[in-house]
Amino acid sequence: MKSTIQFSPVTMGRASEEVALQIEAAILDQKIAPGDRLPSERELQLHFNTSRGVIREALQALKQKSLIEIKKGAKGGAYIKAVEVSTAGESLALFIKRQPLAPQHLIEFRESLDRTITVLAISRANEQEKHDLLAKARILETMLEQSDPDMLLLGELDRELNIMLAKMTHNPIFEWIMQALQLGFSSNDLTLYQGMDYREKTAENWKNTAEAIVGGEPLKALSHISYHYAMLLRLMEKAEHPVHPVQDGFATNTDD
Amino acid sequence: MKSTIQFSPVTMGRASEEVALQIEAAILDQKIAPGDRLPSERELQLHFNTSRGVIREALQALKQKSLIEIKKGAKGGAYIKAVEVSTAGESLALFIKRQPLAPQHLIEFRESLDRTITVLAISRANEQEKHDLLAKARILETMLEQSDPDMLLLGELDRELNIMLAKMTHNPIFEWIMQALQLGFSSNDLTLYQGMDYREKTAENWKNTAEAIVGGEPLKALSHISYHYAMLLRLMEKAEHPVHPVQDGFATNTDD
DNA sequence: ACTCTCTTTTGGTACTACCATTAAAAACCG
DNA sequence: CGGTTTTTAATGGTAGTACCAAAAGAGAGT
Repeated sequence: MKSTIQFSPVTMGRASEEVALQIEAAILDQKIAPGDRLPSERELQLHFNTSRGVIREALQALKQKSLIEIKKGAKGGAYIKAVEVSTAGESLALFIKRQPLAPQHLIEFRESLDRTITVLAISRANEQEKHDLLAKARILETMLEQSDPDMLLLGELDRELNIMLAKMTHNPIFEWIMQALQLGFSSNDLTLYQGMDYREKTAENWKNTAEAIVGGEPLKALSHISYHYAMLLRLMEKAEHPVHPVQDGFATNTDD
Repeated sequence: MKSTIQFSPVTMGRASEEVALQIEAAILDQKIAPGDRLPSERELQLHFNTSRGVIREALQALKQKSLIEIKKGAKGGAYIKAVEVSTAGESLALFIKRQPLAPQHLIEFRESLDRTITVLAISRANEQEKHDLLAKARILETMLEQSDPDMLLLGELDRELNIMLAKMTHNPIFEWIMQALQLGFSSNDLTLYQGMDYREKTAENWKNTAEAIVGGEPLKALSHISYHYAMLLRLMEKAEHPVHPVQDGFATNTDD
């Protein structure tokens, strides 16, 4: 007859959750600093008086929350991670991915966000940041002049520009939202970049916007943003209702 | 080190992650609908030709992402969860706990969000929604006239007003962001509501804003919002640099 | 029909053994 | 002595088995 007695310190309900909670609390209370290493699984197993599987599941949970990072091999183990904005962003991105979204809603939101961010960036960013933004915008433009641009690279550059701009607000919340959006909607944008028309105008717009920001001209910057999203909306509508989209005197070459 | 964009080379050697990714993909592609049940761990074990521990760790990861929910017992197992905003909110809350945000950042963001939402709400909301908003704002005001208001209820009402306003944009993204913020920052707000001063002015402001929205007066509404957040900023600064430790002489029953 | 018990399914825990990777120590050799 | 290679030990990752605990349904008994 085995001893079926549970004399453990962590016997309630799901042991793995209990372990995870205790470690998480230690991290949140800064009893363990980022960069520190947790004891090995086998040590924790003894410490919590439980099985290794339980420890592993607990660590797995903490890893999912981006609280720790797990390395293998000697000197491996669970290392406390530093906080990053992208962590919170990923979860929002996952949420967004599961929702079927009308493109108009996305565009509307992004435009409003861009406008707010731009105004803040103009008044907050330092010269270095502004310079970097303009430089990157020009790189984007240059890349588009090539006959066979790398789509993925373009998309990435666009993302980086957006995030760079968000950073310039010096407010991490905007950065967080922007990162989440970029993560969640990246696939959406890639299809857009297929259109030569969109690519060229986007690049030009980025350059114009960046220049307006560097020059400290918010109204000008906002005007470029409005133009950009107006164009985007038109393209969306054209894609959904491929009917003769001559709205104004806007010359669009529609040889897709 | 020049890099074309590398999507993660799918970290080989981690079977549990591979399993988790496959299931996650199936969920995201809606090959499995919310409410459906995944095969039991023992079945999955056979299907993926791996050990049960691997399966369990994969499921644990999906559970952390709030993609599935695990029940035990007969007819137990992993059930696909419906998507909910609170997921993103929780993750934001965790993010905030680890990296405390400056209140100014939060206030700044909320003000910009409120302004955008308000303008949209005025032009989009129908009469019914506007009426409901005003009604709820008045309830908030009424509650504050009582001598001993229920703090938790007040906070809840404030949250509902915010979300109701966000809904009125008829753009789900604003609603999600607002919900996530409400969840993530709820603890933050509660302390604010402790101040009598804040409570009264907030309630009055809500009423004014709601009336301006009903009346279709965006500028007036924005003005009230500006006033509200300006006041909030002042209170914050006062709280951080307490000139007088006096509590505004408001009576609190501290013995509950 | 109703209640109670039993059985089956299924997640949760424990334990063991072995593999793969990694960093550090030891051995090697010029 | 100095650099290189090999060995070793620490540690996460996987496999497999056994058993426990909860939950739902089937079946027995009234």
